[in-house]
Amino acid sequence: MEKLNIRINISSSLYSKDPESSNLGKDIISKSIEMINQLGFEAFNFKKLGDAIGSNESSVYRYFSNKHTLLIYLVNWYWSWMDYKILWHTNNIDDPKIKIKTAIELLSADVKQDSDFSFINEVLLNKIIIMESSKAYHNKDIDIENEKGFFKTYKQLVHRVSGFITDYNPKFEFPHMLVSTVIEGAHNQRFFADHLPSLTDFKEGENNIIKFYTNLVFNALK
Amino acid sequence: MEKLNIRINISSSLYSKDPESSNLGKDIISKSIEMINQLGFEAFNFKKLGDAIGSNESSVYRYFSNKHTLLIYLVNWYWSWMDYKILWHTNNIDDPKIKIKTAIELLSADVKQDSDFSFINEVLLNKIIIMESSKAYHNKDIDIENEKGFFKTYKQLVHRVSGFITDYNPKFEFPHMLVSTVIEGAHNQRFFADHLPSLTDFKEGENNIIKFYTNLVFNALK
DNA sequence: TATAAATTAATAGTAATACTATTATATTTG
DNA sequence: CAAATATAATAGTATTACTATTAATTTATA
Repeated sequence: MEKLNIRINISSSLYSKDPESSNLGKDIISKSIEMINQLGFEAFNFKKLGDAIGSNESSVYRYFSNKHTLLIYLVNWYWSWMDYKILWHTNNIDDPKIKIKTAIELLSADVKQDSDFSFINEVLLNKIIIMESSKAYHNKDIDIENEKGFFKTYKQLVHRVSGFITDYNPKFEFPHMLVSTVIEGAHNQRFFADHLPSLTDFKEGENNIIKFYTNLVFNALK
Repeated sequence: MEKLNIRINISSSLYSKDPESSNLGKDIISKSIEMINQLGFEAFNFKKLGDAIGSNESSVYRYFSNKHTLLIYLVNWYWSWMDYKILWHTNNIDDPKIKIKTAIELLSADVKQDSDFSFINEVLLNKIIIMESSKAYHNKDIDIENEKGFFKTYKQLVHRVSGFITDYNPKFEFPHMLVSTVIEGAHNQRFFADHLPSLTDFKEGENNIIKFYTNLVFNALK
């Protein structure tokens, strides 16, 4: 994409103080992406983050009330960004087949750095989504947090792509299942490829994951 | 299934002292299944478990070195049990199409109590698998734990069903991806149906999840 | 049945974590 | 320049995830 003067809008319910409103806030976001990647979400905490950005624990707490809400923020940023990418690449295209193909590719490809959004490293953020995002919703508070809109951008993305599916084949009964299966599945396959390779058929250099999910979707929609 | 004199074999690397070797050990397993369900994995701990079984923390630690390894034990029990169920229901059947259909049904159906294994509540254990099992492998130690055989039974099950797929269509390139997509996907859909229903097309009373994955698989294999 | 061996219970203690509260010091803004 | 706001520094607390020690109980065996 070319350089654009835009930014991903994040609902104010997802932070205590907007991290985009100060340099400290931006440091919190970009350093936390690095550290969650390096340490894993469990070993990551606000004390270590404060130290790493030359600030301290209590300052971080003024932006996010705990590390779980910071993860929710990152996850929402990611899905908003992905939704925007899908929109951008399918805009003005009429053929729903091409739209679906494009969406699957964007959702299951290896993520490359996107220069549009300077203080976020999308490559590392994608790794966090693959490794840690299930922790954002696999917890006892999911229903309360869902009501607060914590999963809104993810649902929005699934609806967007489900719409492409319905445009292509209005009779298909399970568009949401198909889309959420592809999104979660593609992430799982990348995770398995790295850590439990016998659960996948991934081969380095080949775009097997994209190929598999593209075939899966179009065979299902026949 | 009829009453059988069998038990699920669990590798001794998955515990410090075999919980099946004593009443305390069996209490630990059955009560932990209840409590993880009730409290969620994060709020569950060995102090609460000890209290609940009329014993104490340090006794539990003699069976499992921490709550993570207890979860690994439960997950392995579940997948061994599921593998056994699939074998049982496909044994002596030659038609690979029926074998695949049976496996998908067992993997994506709502779990019912199985009287064969008395001190384990499979219904609750299935809920734990859906809600908590991703935490068993989404952590920084996965590669070390994989080497120790922590995910062996899951891989064995995926291989078993992949074998059915290859029997049915030897030319299909991605049997493991297909099987792991179905297993993880079916669990996700049940989770979404309960908590994020707009991500699925599940309707109470209809077997949509089974229907969706059965169609998905056979369309992919055509 | 006595004794040893093993298991379990009870108690106490520790380092780390996930915060909260308070006050001091910068920085920004009107 | 003063007031408002943001940040840093320090200290403190409740909980967690363990470990260590000793006492009590159960089980195995000579």
